[in-house]
Amino acid sequence: LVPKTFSETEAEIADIRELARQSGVSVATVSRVLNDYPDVSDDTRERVLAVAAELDYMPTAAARTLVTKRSHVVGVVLYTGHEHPDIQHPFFQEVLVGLKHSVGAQKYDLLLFSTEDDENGFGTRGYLKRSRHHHVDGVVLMGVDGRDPAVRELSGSRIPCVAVDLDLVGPRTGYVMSDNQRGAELAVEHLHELGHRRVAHITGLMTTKPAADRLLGYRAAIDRLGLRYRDEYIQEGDFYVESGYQATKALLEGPEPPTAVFAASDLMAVGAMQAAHERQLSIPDDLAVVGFDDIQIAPLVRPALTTLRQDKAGLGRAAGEALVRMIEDTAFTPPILTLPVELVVRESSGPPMTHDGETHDKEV
Amino acid sequence: LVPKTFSETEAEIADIRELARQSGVSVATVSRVLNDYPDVSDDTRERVLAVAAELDYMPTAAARTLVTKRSHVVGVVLYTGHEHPDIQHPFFQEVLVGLKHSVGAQKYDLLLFSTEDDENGFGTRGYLKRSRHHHVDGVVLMGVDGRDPAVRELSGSRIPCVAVDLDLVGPRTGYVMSDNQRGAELAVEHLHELGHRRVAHITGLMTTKPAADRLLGYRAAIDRLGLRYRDEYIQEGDFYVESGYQATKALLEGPEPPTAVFAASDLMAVGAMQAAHERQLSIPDDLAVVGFDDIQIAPLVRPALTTLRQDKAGLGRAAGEALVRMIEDTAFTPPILTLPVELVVRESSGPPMTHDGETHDKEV
DNA sequence: TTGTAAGCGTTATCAG
DNA sequence: CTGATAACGCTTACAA
Repeated sequence: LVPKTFSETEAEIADIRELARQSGVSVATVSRVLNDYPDVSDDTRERVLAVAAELDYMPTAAARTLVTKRSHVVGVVLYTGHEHPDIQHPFFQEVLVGLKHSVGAQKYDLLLFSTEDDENGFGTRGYLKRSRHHHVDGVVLMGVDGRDPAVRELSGSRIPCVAVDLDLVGPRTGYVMSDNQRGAELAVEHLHELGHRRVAHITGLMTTKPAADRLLGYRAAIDRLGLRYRDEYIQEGDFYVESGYQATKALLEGPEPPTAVFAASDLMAVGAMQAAHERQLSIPDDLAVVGFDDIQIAPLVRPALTTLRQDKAGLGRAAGEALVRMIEDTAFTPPILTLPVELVVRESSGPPMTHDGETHDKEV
Repeated sequence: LVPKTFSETEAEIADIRELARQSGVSVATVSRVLNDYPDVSDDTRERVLAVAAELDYMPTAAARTLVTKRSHVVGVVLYTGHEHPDIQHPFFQEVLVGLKHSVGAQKYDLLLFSTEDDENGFGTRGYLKRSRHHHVDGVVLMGVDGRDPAVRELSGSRIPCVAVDLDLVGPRTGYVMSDNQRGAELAVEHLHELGHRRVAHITGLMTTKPAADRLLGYRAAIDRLGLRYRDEYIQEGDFYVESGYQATKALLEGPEPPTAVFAASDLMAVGAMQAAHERQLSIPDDLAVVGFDDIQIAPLVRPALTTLRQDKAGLGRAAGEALVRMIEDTAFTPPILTLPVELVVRESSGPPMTHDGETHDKEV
């Protein structure tokens, strides 16, 4: 029971050896206790645990990782470059919360890779390299471009990956996504039910899967409902406000402007409202607007935005759960998950003004 | 030059020993090259670097951390509990971006401690313990309560810490914060200049320093401008929408309702606008509203919100830079930084309606 | 049920 | 300028 040197005025940080000494057992036994091995006598276990608590002992992750090859850390690749200078898309923030909660519950922490446009030193952005460097047990990818070679390198590796809103697959890579197509259909159906026949669509960034799926859903609904599909009712946006604004201006300048517009994001829907407002059009009377996402601001804008709610936290949670399963069970196949979306009707959608509400359209 | 066994079909992950072998030098020398030691011959250096590049070598962080006691990882404590069920305050998200960029530029990564209400296993929420576990070189704290014992334990330790929007100090702990008092003064001055004499204030959560400072600034400006301070013009909120809504309802019910309200957050300002709207009051004519933060939605609500812009990314950046300095220079004193705020005039503030605009007030 | 000892992949301290 | 070799704090056969 020789006390260790108390040279420092601050408390020494206890070591597993120190713990062993004070418990009167070997480090191996301490390790067994700490890792819940069954073959330890209750007596010993209790004693070690007591000393551990007293010393406020906590194992060093680095040492453990080094030998076990597991870090209990999940990497997060989340693009936060300068593409959209002031704005982060609010979507991912909420996903992150869900993710954090679900992996946290399983005792994993999140490592945010600081990955901007420009290389910050070693290599450009070697996601795989960095994942190995930190020995992360798995990775969640969000807001990145699936065509990026660095992304493909990672998704092609044996490190478990889950992408959010991105159709990435690989030997150990799956993804979670909202039911974007169905969501778009719901949007169009809703507008159709209200009496709209001239429904335009502002797409998201067309290099992304969600944008493509929403356009698909839009078309499918248009066809199924017997509405006429018109090329000039499609405007390409990029998910952000400004593009929605420009797209709507263009739509409104046409010879036969739409009475309703379905934007593939709430941000673009807000832009659409601004454009309408600028032309003295009232919403929803002159122009009905439906968004997608149901971000925080959706109920706060005036008029409150009708939109398709994505279960953002749910996406994060699903991603986290899937990832942990993949990590802990090598046999578990990378899943592809689709989460339902929900139409939330607020004030920005209503019937078209009567004079063009009814039947002068060519239904089937 | 005996090649290592290529037993696996997948590429082997090169080790520093492998690197040494293929370079024809010892691991020590390789280490020297990799860590930019000066005492290596250019010849050797080049050779090693070449092989390293070819093998796509990347050192294992865990091993390095174990021996150097430095992880090049910064911990982030960001409360994301269930207090405000669906919402994250948008403020911190933007701070996080700035933080990520600044520490990323210095080659640090961010470890998000998954810290909810409930304990997720080991101990409740031992921030210090977990910081040591992961060997983080420093910690940034946001959205936490400074009175939390776990927080105090961390800020009292020798681990470098920087708090954001929280007046935390300690041997190695400093903080960054906006000039909240000045911001509040600017808000009141702005309203006063517009002709308002009955200016109310909805405070933030009064257990926080920013809320206290904003109230201080409000009072200071009220006094300096010779306006009458009235207790009934002060309503306590909690930074979120609902509290702003309730506070404004209460204010509007008084015998002599204010013509302007300064809310300590944009979210509460939005709540204020809703309350006004509900009473058929038009903004800014019947009620001028000024917020604080300039979050993303501020320019998007109708009318667009006048507010005090905090340099959110700047706060994150400042926190990151200060932290890294503290990490790399033990002698560097924990700084207390105050960043300026800027009045952004939009549509929600204007002169009061003429009938009570002018002079029936007791100016000095 | 427990102890001994060999690593895990690096860096750091010595000699040479 | 370079090479052995001992840590770093922990887990894990292998023995006892």
